[in-house]
Amino acid sequence: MKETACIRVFADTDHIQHCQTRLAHVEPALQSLAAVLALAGNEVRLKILFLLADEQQLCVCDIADVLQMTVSAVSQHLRKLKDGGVLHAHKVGQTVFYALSQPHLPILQPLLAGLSAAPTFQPVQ
Amino acid sequence: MKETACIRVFADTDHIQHCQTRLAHVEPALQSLAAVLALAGNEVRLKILFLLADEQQLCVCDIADVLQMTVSAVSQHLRKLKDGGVLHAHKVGQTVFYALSQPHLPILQPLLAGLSAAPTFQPVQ
DNA sequence: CTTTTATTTTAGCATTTGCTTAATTAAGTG
DNA sequence: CACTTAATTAAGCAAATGCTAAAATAAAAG
Repeated sequence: MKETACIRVFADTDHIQHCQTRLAHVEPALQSLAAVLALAGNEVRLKILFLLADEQQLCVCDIADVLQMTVSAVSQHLRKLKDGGVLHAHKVGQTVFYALSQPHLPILQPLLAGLSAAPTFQPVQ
Repeated sequence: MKETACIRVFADTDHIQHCQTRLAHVEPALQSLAAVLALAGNEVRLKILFLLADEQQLCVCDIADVLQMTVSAVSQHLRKLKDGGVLHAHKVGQTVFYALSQPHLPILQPLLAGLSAAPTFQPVQ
């Protein structure tokens, strides 16, 4: 359903197929990773993750105060993070505390740690 | 400009402010990281990054063939990745080869390497 | 039981995203 | 030069995103 193929002499079909099988092998893991990165690839959510890495747990209200955002807006971000398995919540009275969840910690921890490491300078490019 | 503050006895202003200064310190690095993760947090783009980690360099045409996508669609993804400093391009004749770029490699390399590591099973909760 | 507090959920809306299709730019080739 | 070929760009559009404002839950407290 695609006639995109170049007529180039190099770039044989073997090479293409090798790449495709290689991709197929990691497909599920890659999908999962993409989902986590998509969640973390939002400034507000990354801030939330960073804060939780620091503070162990925070309630919605606290996070809203820190980020100077609506409780509603924060709550919606927290929901996404929870649905993505990045956070988990536990309720104490009427207060809901959120904390980083195990599953994707091996991926997120290093990224968050890297932030505290080099706070002042950032050699981008 | 926000009256969200809870009346809770705990969760003092000091704590909130501590979090805010903590965030302020990493703000630039966090912004930069969020941008990279947003780029990588797309399945198609993550596949491209994974392929390039494997193959050193690929032309637009090859990638389009491997991913079974339009050259145009792929080109637009490549543009984003290049603009984000994740990839760089070099032209040979009329062919443009893309390759992973240095700046954000320390962030991406481990993520991509992790994919090849555990190909078959993925213990996501 | 009514009221307050913490949070979630819903609806609406402006932006952004990612694709398709078509046109455009470059670099060869005959 | 006209004619492919590789890639980019532009326009259009459906779907996803992230917010606001308002309504709905839920747990205390009076």
